[in-house]
Amino acid sequence: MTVRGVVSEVGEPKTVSTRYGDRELLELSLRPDGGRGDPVTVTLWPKWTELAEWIDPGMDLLVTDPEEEEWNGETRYSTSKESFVVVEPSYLVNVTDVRAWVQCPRMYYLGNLTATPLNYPVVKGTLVHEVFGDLLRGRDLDEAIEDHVADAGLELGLLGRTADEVAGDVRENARAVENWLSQGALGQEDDWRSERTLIGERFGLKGRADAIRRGVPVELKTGKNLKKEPRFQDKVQAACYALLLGEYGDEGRTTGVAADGGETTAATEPSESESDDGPTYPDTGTLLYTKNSVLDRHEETGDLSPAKDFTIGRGFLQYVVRQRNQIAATAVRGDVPTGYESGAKCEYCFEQDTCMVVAGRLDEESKAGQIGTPVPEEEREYLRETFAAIEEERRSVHREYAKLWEQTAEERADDDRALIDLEPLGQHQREDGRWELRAKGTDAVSKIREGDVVLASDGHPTRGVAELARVVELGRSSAEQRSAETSTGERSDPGDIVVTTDEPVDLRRLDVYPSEFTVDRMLTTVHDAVLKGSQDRKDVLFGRRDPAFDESRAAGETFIDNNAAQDEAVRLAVTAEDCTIVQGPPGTGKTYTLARTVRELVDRGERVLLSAFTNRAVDNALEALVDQGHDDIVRVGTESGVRDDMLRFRLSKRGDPDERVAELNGASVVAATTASCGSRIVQSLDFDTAVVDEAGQLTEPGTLAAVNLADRFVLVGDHQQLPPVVRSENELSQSLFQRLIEEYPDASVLLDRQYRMSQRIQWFSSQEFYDGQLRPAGPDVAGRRLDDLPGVSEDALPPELANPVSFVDPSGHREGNTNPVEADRVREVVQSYLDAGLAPDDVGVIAPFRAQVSEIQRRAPEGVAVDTVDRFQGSDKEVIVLSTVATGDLDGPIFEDHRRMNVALTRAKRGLCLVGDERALSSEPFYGRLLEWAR
DNA sequence: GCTCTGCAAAGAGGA
Repeated sequence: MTVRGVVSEVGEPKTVSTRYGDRELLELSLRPDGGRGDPVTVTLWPKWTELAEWIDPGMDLLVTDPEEEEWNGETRYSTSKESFVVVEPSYLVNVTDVRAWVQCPRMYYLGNLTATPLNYPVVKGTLVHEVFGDLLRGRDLDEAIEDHVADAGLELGLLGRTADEVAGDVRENARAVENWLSQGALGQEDDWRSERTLIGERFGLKGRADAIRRGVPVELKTGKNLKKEPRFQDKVQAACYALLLGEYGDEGRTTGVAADGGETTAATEPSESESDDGPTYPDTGTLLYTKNSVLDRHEETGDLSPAKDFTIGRGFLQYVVRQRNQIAATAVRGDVPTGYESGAKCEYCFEQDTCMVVAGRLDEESKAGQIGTPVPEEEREYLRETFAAIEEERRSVHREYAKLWEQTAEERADDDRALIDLEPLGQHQREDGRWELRAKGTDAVSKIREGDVVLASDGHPTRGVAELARVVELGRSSAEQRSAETSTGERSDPGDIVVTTDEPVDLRRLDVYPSEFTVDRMLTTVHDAVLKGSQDRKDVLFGRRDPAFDESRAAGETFIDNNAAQDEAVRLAVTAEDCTIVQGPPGTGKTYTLARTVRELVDRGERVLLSAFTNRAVDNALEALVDQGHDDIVRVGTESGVRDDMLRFRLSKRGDPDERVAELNGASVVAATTASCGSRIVQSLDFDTAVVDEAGQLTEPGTLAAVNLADRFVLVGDHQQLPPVVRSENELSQSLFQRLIEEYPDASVLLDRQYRMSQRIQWFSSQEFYDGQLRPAGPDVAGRRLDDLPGVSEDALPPELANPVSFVDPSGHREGNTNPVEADRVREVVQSYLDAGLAPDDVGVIAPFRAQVSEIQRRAPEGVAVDTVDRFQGSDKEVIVLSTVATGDLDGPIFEDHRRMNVALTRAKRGLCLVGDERALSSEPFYGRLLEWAR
């Protein structure tokens, strides 16, 4: 039994006499049903009364196991001995953040603000954890060590370590664990499982437990601890996992893996721990200190085991929840911790210097004190606003987590966030100890792609047996399948779905796993830009000085013949002291110009970082660079992210440390997505110039991730095309590209000659988005016709498609985000083009909604590309058919941003057909003008 | 009410 509601009133703590003596209490009013219900009174008893200083009206509060009493006909609640009070349960606090917070709240704050730099103890710690997991999965120790050390080759090289030295270090730590494991296995039957991802709805916690042994959380620490007790913060961490395991209610349901890697069975008995008394929590936790070797006996006990068990009582769990509450309340309020919240002693703290410097630069109150002078107020203001926007974005990610338990499987499948009702085809353990799970492929659409990290479960991602998994194969998409059917004439099955996990699961469902990765990186990037950025750079970013140019560096030189704007773009980039902004509308040779710029900079001896938001954009830019004869390139990225033909440049992180470092440092061009620019490896590099493509699609923090690493930068993009993708509506939705192009027109250039669209097609876009400045590069482009294509006859087209730009109204009806009648008509239109001689590959269909895309895909002839606007950006077709779906009116946010329409219309070279409802399109001036132009 | 790409995450330590 729980009470949950929005806090409407917080009373003053007061002391009352009870039969147990004087006790403090705090009265609150909660409005159930998300604030819509009638207020109920809840009395908090010690120690929950401390919440008085943490909570505000408007916050969401949950009280478990309350006592209920009637009071003048009104039901009142109060906390019982068993109760937990949870502030903002939907705010998912990381377990490691709770660990940091109990050491010192500012340590938690600084940890989120500053990225962990590359250092040996951390890399070694990670290696020992990986080897530990392998041991539990039955892998040979030496083999595991060799494998993981090799995997860390690049990082170890950057740290100046040799593989042998590190392997020795890791072996020393891992042996202690191995010995201890073998002792346990001799005595009794052990029930182990390795790393487990836990997401808790009730306590608003998430984290990854190193291991679970007979239901007890086990944490591995690669340090030494000769005291009798585990370190306090380590106990807190283990207790968090105990809370989560209790909530999952499956202490007895760990999958049994024998330590020798033998026969494995997934125990599936239903859990019985969720009894009338509510969940039960593990009452013990285990800490493994791997540096406690046989020689180091405990000072107090003489014990020589690396393992320390400790008791987890109800009171300790409640303490841990209170700490979690403080974090959630601080985050929701947007407060900056001072360090006074706890009794931490600054003089012993490793972070003391950082803490004081940050406090000094940002003029924050800090228990440790401040060093240095504050940065200008406008910069602090910028940080405050950006932090708030990023935290808002974080809340949106948390809402995605909440959907894991709020939505039914069917709802999630409809939302494209899950593949459900999969048919398991088996599981087998790979040589490295991890598991490969297989299920029958499905036609269902989802956001899940190969290479993604997902939750694999036997039915429910948080209530059933679930594992964090990586998608290896997703079977064939329905389109590919259909083409296989037509060519062989018989029905073929979609390929299997294959994922890898740490432990086996009956693979019945896959869920999108929301990640705070991007928001975490944004936070550290913005912080770096303000606190570590040079004065020169910040003067430009904060509008205190115009960007400077040294024209003598390119005097009398021509870089690109017969295109003055492109030539000017290269000239600006080459002569820039600070930055250059290049706006490249559709088809204007933006990528060519970018590659020419990179080549010129490299020829002048510069080291260049080439970046963009998407892997596709990075690889496109690289392709253009290779086409111009430059291939001294290193591509940083995941194997599944990098396009096949660019894999030859991909930097492997595995191998000999010195060789890997030499490869990274040797190349004049390093290419990576902006997300990868935030990685420890790329962060350890520096560049003369950063060139960022598709910069109009990047948030300011995203752009800064690349820009921070170089002395100068060039942003290439178009703010009249798609804006950044963010979940929340705030400062993050405007790109740095747009801000700078508006602020510094003299540092900018517009590529105004386009090589793609016929005059007729480009007209609307040019008028609406580029003040009429966008023009065809020459008469050949302007006069492009379908007739010019071999085998194509315009005369063969039906009259309504006879013009290069046409409009067709199929009189359909919007049903949700689809319009089946319109989809039928789109198919007919496409068929007409094919009948007129166009190759399927030359025709593209664009729709605003993914639902309509799949509706059309089902009908479209083989080989015709059908996709959303967003996914069509950057490519083109001879003919584009655009399905607008809406009927009656243009209700919906997707129609509000006209830039999306700009992208859709400008994919076409010679033919464009608008398929939609006349009435809907006439309902809004912009679309009205579009309609007039099209018919 | 939409569009959607990136990312393993958690990893050490002292008086």
